[in-house]
Amino acid sequence: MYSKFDNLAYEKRASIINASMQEFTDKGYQLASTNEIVKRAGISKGSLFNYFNNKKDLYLFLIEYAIEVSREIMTEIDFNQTDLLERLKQITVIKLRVIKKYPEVFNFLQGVIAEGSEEVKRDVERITMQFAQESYQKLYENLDYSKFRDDIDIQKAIKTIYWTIEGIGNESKEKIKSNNAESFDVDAPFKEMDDYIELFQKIFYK
Amino acid sequence: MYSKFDNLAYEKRASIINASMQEFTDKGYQLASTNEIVKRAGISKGSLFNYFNNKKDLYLFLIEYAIEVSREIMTEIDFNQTDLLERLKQITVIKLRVIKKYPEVFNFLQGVIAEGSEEVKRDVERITMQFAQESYQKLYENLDYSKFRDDIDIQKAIKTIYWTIEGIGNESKEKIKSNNAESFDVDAPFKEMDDYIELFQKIFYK
Amino acid sequence: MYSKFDNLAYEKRASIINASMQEFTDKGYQLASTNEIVKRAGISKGSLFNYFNNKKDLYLFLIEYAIEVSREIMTEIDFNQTDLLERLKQITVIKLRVIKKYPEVFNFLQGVIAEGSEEVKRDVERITMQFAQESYQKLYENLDYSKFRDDIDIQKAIKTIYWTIEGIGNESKEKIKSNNAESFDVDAPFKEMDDYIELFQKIFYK
Amino acid sequence: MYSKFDNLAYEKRASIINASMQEFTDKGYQLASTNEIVKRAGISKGSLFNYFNNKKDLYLFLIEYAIEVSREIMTEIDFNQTDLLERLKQITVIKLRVIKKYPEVFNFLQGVIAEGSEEVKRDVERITMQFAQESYQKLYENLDYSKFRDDIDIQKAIKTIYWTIEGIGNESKEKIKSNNAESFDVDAPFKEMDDYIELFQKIFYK
DNA sequence: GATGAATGAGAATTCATTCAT
DNA sequence: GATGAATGAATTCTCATTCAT
Repeated sequence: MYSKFDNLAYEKRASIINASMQEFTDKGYQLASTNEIVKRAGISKGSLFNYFNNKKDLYLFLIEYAIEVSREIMTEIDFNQTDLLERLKQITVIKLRVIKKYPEVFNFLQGVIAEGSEEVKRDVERITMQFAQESYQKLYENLDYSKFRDDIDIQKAIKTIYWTIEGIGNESKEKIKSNNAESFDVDAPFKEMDDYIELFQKIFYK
Repeated sequence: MYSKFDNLAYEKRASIINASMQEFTDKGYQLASTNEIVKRAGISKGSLFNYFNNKKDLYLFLIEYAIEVSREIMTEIDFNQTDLLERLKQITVIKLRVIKKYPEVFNFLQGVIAEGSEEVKRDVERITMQFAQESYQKLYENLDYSKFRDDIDIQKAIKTIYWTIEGIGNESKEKIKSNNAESFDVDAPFKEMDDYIELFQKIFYK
Repeated sequence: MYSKFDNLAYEKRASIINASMQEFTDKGYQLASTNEIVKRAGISKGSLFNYFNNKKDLYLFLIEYAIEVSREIMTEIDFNQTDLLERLKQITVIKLRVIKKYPEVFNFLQGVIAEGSEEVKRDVERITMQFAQESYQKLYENLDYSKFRDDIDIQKAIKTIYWTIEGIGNESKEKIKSNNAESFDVDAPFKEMDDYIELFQKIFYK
Repeated sequence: MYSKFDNLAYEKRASIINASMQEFTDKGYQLASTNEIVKRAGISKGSLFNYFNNKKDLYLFLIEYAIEVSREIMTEIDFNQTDLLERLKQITVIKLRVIKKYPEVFNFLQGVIAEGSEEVKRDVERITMQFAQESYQKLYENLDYSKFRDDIDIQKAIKTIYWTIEGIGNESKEKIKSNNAESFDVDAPFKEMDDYIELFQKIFYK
């Protein structure tokens, strides 16, 4: 698929990936300029279009690359942990570790999800859908639901938990954006997560 | 601010607002074409730039206009209802009524929130932030929290409720998008809301 | 169709038509540069694409324009002249008069016929076909074939005449190209035509 | 001239010639892609530009090669046949035999004649002109014109014959193009040629 | 006030040719 | 000798904004 690009030296590849992700993250698909990308990556215009047939191909490649990186999270989950809340706690820790390691990848992916451009929408959906389903499935695999109260709808409880975790994540991002990012305590979300998980144990479990 | 535009005849103003909102909703800020807008609105290019200095001004005006319409929701809330969950139920009903009355305004606002264009991001935030805070404040004004269990953090409970309601809303939108919009039962989210509120009463209230 | 262009001042229109025809004649469809055209015509890049949606549209417009000019020839034929050879003589005179008046149009049309670019081939055929058929029909309308010898195939005789006239035309053009065009005696082809027509009378007529 | 290329193994040379001719025939000079040529020929980009300095050189080489092949026709003409019409008949037969043997060469040559690209026009003319003159000369060498009627201009008669034969050829090509090429009767033009030659005997000979 | 033709910088993409390996 | 990645000028086309009428 992207064989010409894959054969490049590691450093060059990294430079192009970084430059492209940065530009797409900053401006979104449509506004991102291939001119700017080649300038940032320090390569010629012709080269970029040698590696990738066109702007869209480059964008889709980056998504696939970002998903590959994200898969790291999945591989580290301990599936012997059958308690949903404990597993979520665990995942959050892993996730944050990976985000710290590859922050630009996650900023990029966040931008991809928000991307509204008709030109790439369908392909983005096609590519991300599979990963989303696969992740979702793994997330709830081999869980023991017997701890939940008998008088509640467990599916609704799980969704409530899921949306709350999402909410914490988004709130953290907002805080990072509005304050200057440097002064942000990276461990604060974990402390908060713990508090919420304690709450959930109290209200959802027997 | 927009005095030239405000002095226009009502019909012309409406035509321009409709045409612009439609175009911005359809294509997003960057891709929206002023050519298309003037064509849809039946005015000349020069006129548009007489009323609004530039594309960005027009966009920001529309946001302010949409917020003005949205304020209607606030005015109808019954602040004598001090039960949080009952109030949320009530608000959801009002909200849906307004959405049905001005669907294009809400489609536009939804697009605004998703808008990623660096060129307008800051200004959009500035304008929407105020309304968001103001709404948030009113939402939780004059509430009686004594019904909540004493052994939980009420702030966290409220946030959980808030994020869950958001989650239901987003899920509905996703369903509308993936299925064909016509076959969607507009009252289904309300039924679901009721179920969740019942759940919340069971787990958060004494 | 080309309403924006049609509304332009005569001089501007002429300037654009000339510049475009020259460029297309010089380089052919593919190699003709819209950059060069706007430079020659003294207009901005944007303007050209305001008048014509794209390069192809401009090219097709020029063909239609050239055909319109060529139609002048048809209107002047005297259809009371029922002798084929006399009529051909007459047409050649008219044709040369028009060519002298609009030489660039005929150079352009000649290039169009030779044009091989896949991108426009079909459309060029569609547009020129109709005119070609229409011209051919008129050419042989209301003729008296009784003068032809009875022992020959009249259709083959006519084709021979037709191809010979074409041959004279092409030979003249070649001569103009190889010699410097100025020293070319514009009336020479007519003298030659007369000689050939005399020959044809001798060999094909009773 | 093309010594580097001439020293290559026969098979490689043939492969490059075939690939190049095909590409030039398909797309014309300008649009023909050296990338496509090296891909079709199974050689590297660098090699192509080692053998030929540039695209133009390659094109001109192919023309010279094609002319070399075409010369075969000349060698087979029977110059004892002094009757012009009989000789023309004979040449047509030889020509068709060679075309059937090397169809790609003739397709290529046909494309060369139609080629309008300014960049190669002059050189193409220079190269083909010589062969054209040489062929023309041979064609009319050692002929007996005594069979022609005394009351006509023999030169004009010959030109008429020449242009008519050209016309038949072009008409056949048109027919092949418009109908599907497969259903075309390859011997039909010969039948027609015979009819025309019979006509010419009747009208031009004593 | 209203008009809409004109602008031109900037977009994505192509491709013959070079040259270090 | 052979390779194929790298180059960058040139291509067509877009569109918010201006300004003379």
